[in-house]
Amino acid sequence: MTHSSNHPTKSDDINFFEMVYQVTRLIPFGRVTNYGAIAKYLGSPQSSRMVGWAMNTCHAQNEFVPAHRVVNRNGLLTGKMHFTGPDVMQQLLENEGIVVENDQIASFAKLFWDPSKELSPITE
DNA sequence: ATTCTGACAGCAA
DNA sequence: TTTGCTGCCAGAA
Repeated sequence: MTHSSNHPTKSDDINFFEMVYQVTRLIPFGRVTNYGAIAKYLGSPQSSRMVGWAMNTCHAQNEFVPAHRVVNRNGLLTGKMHFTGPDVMQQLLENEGIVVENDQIASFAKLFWDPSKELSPITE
């Protein structure tokens, strides 16, 4: 158990991705968070890239995952190219009253929603 | 099996 | 301020 996993079961992986989806679904309407914040909340502060991977396949989920509410640490819409269209992510955000300028969320600090502060310490 | 590439983030120059 | 390197680790080639 010293290595990343002696028996890397798929359930473990699915569990991590699943937890990412669950946290993402808890982001309030009109609010946003970033990849690192989700990773940190899940106990893997240096696995922000994995959160991105999870978002990459979130479309396969039965339950809707508001991936548009997840941006990078600077409030930049770094994942916009992975939506059905180049401006879909921005549209979805604007539909929630969020202002986007040059692929960046306006008043990001104010709209930022930190799961580590808003949620109880890992209740999955 | 091995290498490469990310929807990231932190830090050193 | 900007660029580059590194850690992270799951998939694709």
